[in-house]
Amino acid sequence: MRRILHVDMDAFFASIEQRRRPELRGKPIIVGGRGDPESRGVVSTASYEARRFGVGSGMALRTAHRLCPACIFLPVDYEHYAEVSGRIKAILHAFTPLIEDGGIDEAYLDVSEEERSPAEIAEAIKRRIKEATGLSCSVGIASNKLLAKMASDLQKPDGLTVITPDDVKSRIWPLRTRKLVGIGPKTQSRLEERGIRTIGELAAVDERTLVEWFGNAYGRYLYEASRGIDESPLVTHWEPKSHSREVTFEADTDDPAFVRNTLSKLAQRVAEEIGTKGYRGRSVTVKLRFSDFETHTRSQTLEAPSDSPETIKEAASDCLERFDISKKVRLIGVRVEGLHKEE
DNA sequence: TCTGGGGTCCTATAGCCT
DNA sequence: TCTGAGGCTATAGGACCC
Repeated sequence: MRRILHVDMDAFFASIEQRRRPELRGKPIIVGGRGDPESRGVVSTASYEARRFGVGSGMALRTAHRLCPACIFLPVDYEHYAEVSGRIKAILHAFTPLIEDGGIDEAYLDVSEEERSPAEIAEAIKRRIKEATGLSCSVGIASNKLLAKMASDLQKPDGLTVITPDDVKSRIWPLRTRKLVGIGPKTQSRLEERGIRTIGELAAVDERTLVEWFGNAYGRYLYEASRGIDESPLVTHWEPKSHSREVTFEADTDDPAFVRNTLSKLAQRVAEEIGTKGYRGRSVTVKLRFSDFETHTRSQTLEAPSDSPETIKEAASDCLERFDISKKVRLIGVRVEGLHKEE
């Protein structure tokens, strides 16, 4: 049986801000957007003090401000958080090279071949991260990634939770379906329409039925995941498949020149960024979101993979021409897909 | 009234080819 | 030549993750 650790930083962005600005410690703070509760943006991370007011990730900053007028709003300083993240990942690499990066604030470690027990390793990791950064994390230990991740979520903050296959019935099945990795708000409500509210109730549905309801790949995934089954390996190295930049306008716009100009800048930026990293892309996609939040895309395959700003801007501009723009535009974005490293 | 930005993966459909 | 089955690619949209 494998031994997998999931390390998840507690309220990462907010905790970093409270570390570097001691006057913020113990206060309700919200990190998101440009840090202005009057402008468009969402909450990236709320400190535990702010969560008591009902503020949570993904919430509009304006809504968070209404719930908690006393909260302190800070802009996202992504570069700084990435630097802290890098130091934490370096610490983890000292324990094993078998690491899957799970984003800026989490990672999976396969410690199956280590001499020390997973719990000893987890304790040591928590101690080292605390010493080096002053930050706390929660660690889940299980026989696969799925259960390790759910375990790390069971006791937060500063938790250390072990889940064995025998624990699935008692500790996973009572949870709401939304807690299962891969179930978002849409699937949760589709399940509730059928009277399924807990992971245990989901596990009672046979595989054929789930495939009928949700299609082949997702139906099978739900069948296995609800039972705590997950054979997926750790992915220790991966190459990007796409790269994109998008902006939401501070106010919806119907100025075509402004939209075209913004698109050109985004395309220029995406081209430079992939080129700098030595990639070329095969296709270009333009995304528009209108004032009613309807989102549409148009894409075009290039004659040959490219990182040329001119080529990518031209393709993006052609895509934009194919839209019927009769509503105000809220967001515009450019994505380059099919990335390959040039020789 | 609100609903960011940067990704991944899956599904459906349509066209083309064998 | 017609018809159909599949495979493959391009395109558009949707759900989910941090």
